[in-house]
Amino acid sequence: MYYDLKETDSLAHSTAVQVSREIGRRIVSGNYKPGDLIEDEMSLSERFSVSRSVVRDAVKILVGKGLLEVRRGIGTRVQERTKWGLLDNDVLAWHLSSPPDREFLRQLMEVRLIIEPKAARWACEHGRDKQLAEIEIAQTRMEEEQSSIEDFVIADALFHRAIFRASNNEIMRAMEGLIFSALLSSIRLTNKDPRKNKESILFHRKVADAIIQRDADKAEARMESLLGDAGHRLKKQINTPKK
Amino acid sequence: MYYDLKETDSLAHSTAVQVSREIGRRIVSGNYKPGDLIEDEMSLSERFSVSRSVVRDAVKILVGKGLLEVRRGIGTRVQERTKWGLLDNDVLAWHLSSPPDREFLRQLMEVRLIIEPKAARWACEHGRDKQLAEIEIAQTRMEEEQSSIEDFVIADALFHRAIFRASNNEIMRAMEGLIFSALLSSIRLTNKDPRKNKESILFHRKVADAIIQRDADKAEARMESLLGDAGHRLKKQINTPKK
DNA sequence: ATTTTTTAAACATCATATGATTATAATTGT
DNA sequence: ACAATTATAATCATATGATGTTTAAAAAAT
Repeated sequence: MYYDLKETDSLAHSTAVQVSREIGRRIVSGNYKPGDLIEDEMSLSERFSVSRSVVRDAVKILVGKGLLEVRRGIGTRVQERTKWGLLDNDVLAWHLSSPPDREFLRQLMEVRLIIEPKAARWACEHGRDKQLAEIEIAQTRMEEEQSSIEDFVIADALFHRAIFRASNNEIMRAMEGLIFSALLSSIRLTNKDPRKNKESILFHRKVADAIIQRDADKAEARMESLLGDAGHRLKKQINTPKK
Repeated sequence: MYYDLKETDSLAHSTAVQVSREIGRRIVSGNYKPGDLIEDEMSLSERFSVSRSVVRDAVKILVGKGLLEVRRGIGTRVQERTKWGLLDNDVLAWHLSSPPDREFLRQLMEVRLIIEPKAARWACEHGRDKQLAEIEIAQTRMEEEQSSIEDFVIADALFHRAIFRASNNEIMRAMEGLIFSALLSSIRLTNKDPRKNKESILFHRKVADAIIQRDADKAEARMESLLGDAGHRLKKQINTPKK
């Protein structure tokens, strides 16, 4: 419930989108399980106090994201996880309002570890000056952010996002959502104040510097270190059951 | 119009999904441009000979994929490309019914080149025996396929998909659609009979063997060669304007 | 026990009406 | 003339009710 940034910002107001978010969260959080039939349109419209039209709009959104399958005469059922559009920004965001899933997070980090170093490289090779400046801005903001944990993590995410954007690869850009999901999940899971970790900020500084200097090799290597370090600390935290 | 595999297979019948595909294609193919207002619900419902409800369902699907933004009082406008869920399987598939975009394809290959070698590695490390068997099956099918170009390319795609699946990483799996899009686009662009390329089949054979033997290092390296080779030939083709 | 028929549940589509929001045009005040 | 205000038309949002189609399951017939 805490971290509720982005998501389909356009139209975050419309009731249909709200309902789709509500249902989407229940699906992602395992409240509705794959294969399950969810309630019929009438029940849903009563439960959310909206008309059937709204329910249908909401369901259509989720069908588009691969979370639901509707068959007339049968009902609406939750798709198998393999059908889900896991890279959809909303779907990723919904993961944040569910109990953090360690295995999912591990896989997320695994992918980040191969994606982001290349993003850093491409930022050096194809990034426009203005885009690199954005990276520096995000870095500074992260170094200076002391007010809240949340703001710090968001600054962190913006840093990584700036790199994705500077890579000037559309496919890469489409993965931006991964970062927010991974970072916020990781914070919630480890429950540690990331501002305390001066070492991490140093890692970021080094990456930023390399990119600004357009030293692709260095940037790639340093991003690997950064993520490797984060992943390592994360793993330690995770494998040590908190209580 | 040729290559029309997968897409939201569930419910490919419902009119709403058909209409969403039609509009989606127009957007992806640049027929409707980002920032443009598309026709209002009434006109669309007349154009497609369906009711407004169906149009609204269709539009909702596209809103969910980030292609459209609806604002009451204004209309429905096409989102900026950066908002698109480019990794959505439908969106990728719609690219296939548009004139191939060289730059998009280049970026796709760029990403494949960093993703797939790791997928091959993880297949070795985490793949279940049955999943590896699937890879071998796909490989055999590719070697034996001689009937049509299309079938051959599909066999090729299934080979790569089998590897993604064997990686047992959900995020990775969610990228399956990339393969189909990349392979089919590439064929349409170069307009060359891939069956003729015995060398390519050999590359695939080597990758498959390495994975079956669960030799992660070899698998990763060989997948790099495979994609590097493909990318290289593709580049040559592309940069040589046909006619 | 098997096949056929009927029925009820559920979604698909259509049609219509009303409310809310927005941009634009018309009006008014100065 | 210019600015501020107001009215209007366009467009989507939501609600409601009716009818059609599909499916699964119950009932009936053989």
